[in-house]
Order: sequence, then C-alpha cells, then structure tokens
Amino acid sequence: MRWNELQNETCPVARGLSVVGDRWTLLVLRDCFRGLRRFEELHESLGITRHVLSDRLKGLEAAGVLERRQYSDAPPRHEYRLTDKGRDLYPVLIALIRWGETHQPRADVPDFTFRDRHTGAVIEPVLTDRRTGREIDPRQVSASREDTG
Amino acid sequence: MRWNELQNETCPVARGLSVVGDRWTLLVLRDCFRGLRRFEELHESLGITRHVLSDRLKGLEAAGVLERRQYSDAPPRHEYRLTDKGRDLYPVLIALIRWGETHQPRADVPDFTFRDRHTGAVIEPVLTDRRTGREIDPRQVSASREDTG
DNA sequence: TGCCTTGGGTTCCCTTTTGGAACTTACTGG
DNA sequence: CCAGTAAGTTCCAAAAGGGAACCCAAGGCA
Repeated sequence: MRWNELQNETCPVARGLSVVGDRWTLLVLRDCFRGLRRFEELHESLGITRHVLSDRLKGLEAAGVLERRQYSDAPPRHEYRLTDKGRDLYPVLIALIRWGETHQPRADVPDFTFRDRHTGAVIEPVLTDRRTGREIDPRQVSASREDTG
Repeated sequence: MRWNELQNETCPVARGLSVVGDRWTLLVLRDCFRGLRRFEELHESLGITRHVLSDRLKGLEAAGVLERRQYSDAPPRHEYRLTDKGRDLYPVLIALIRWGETHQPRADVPDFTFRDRHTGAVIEPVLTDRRTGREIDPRQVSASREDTG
C-alpha cells in the first residue's frame, strides 16, 4: 500500500490521514488556528523548508481545508485561511494537545488554557456522549459499522 | 527544523506529533484499537511494508504507547498491546473518524457506530466543556498559555 | 536610474524515508 | 526430511525531506 492510495480506503481514519497525516501538515494547521495566514509567517514559525511548506499548503488547499486568497493586488500577495472543513479539525488538535500535555509533559511550560472568546470563561474540553452527557471512557466503547436495513 | 527535533518543542501538538505524526503510525494504532495485536495481523491489515511496520512498532514501544510482550516461549512469539498512554489516544482517533466521515464521505460504506461495550447503547462522541456541559464550537474558543502567578 | 528590500515561491542537490521483495530464525506438524 | 508459520531483517530502487540559492514583481529611496 502506498500513502497516496489512502484516500480511497473505506476507513474514515485512513481518508482523514490521507489529508492531514503527512509530516508537518497538522503543525501547519496548528499555526493556522493560531491565526497565522501568510507564507512567511508560517515558514518562520515552523522552521520547515520553503518547498515542503509550499507543498503542504497546496495539498491543504486542494483538499479544501485551506483557502488561498489574494489580499493585495500590486504586488500580488496571498494568504491562507481555514475553511469550515479546516475549522472542523479543531477537535483533532485539541485531543492532541491534551494527550501531549498529559503524556509528554514539560514542567517548564504551562499547559494551554482554553477560554470562551467572548465571556473569557475557562473551557475544559472533554469527549462526552451527546445522548447521556457522560464522559467517554475508551475502554467502554466499541466502534463498528452497521448496515442500515 | 528536522522531524526528530519535534520532541523538544514546547508545543504539545508538536510533541504529540513527534510520536504519532509519522506516516502510518495512527493507522497502526487504529488497528490496535480494533483489537489487532500481532505483527502478521497488522501487516495484513495495513498493507504496508514489513520494515516500516517494524519501525513504527519499535517507535511506539519506545514512546510507551504500545507494549511488546511475549505470548509464546517456543517458538518465541510477541504481540503488541496498547498501554494506558496508548489508550488515551482514543479521542484523537474518534475526532479523526468523525472528521473523515463528515468531510471525506463515502456513500458506499456506512459510518461507524459507537456503542457502550456493556449496555450496547449508542454513543455519540462530541467535544464538550466539562464545566458547563455545553458542546464546543471551535470558533468561540481561544487557546493560550497562562503563567500561574 | 540603479540598487535594496519584501513576499511568495521554485530549483538544485544531497540525505532520509518508503516501497517491494527476498532472506533469516526458531519452532511445529506430518 | 520437508512444508508452514510468526516475526522480523536485509537489500535495492524510488520518493520525500532538508538546506541553500535563485527568481519575480513591486515598492522605497538616494
């Protein structure tokens, strides 16, 4: 199996990773969520080579995760913005942040705090069951595909 | 910046990805969550080359995400099991499944259904705020590091 | 006018990682 | 003795990544 055959898999994890499972891709998106939009900003922040960054941005644009738009006519300048599809990756990043903080801790830096943008209230993201409102314990959950009918 | 320098970053996303951000790694873990434990099972299921699989398993073991244990003495045979640290990656996979199903849909396969292992009740995983119990809207959330003091 | 700077890339070249396939080791069963 | 199985390792070619230099369009300025 080659990496670029993943997009045709029936597994949604595989299809998701065919878009964001590349080295650096989720870090590019992390920076987009931080508000960075320009090539130079991203290059500076990530420290990856320009052509890998260029490649990732093209891929994310092609996948509809980022949108490339011109913000200046002369000289022509572009920026990259998250689309709705891109913004919906936030739960993946939050899950990763919480796992990283819990299991790859660094004593010398404080953890992230999530806040409501408007009220400023602290938010503690957890995975719950929408139906019961109870937190989800991985060990109690089974996932399966069920044909309807 | 090189990939293996990521583990020293202050950003928890970067540290998390230094463990699971490699090509194929999250797919190996997906299969572990599905209950696969043996090299041959994983190789068959993933279709990746044996030495990439071998490499990923070693990395995950070194990171404490999987545990390699002997299940037969003669001939010596091993299996790989998720540790607690590994099981805590479940929210990442669920987030990825839901994103994949929503944004890279395939009409020909049914979506996953999550169920309580014991009661069989359907579970609908959503990211909520533990404090208020409300669902989290990415656009309303800001993340920042706050020094205590 | 010529020269420097900035943003956003592309090109070139070399090193790592993948992909594919064959080979190895240690044992079991017939 | 031969075939088969589980779990890897080794070898080689192809693809991706890393580093640095180069390109282009426009703006500023001396």
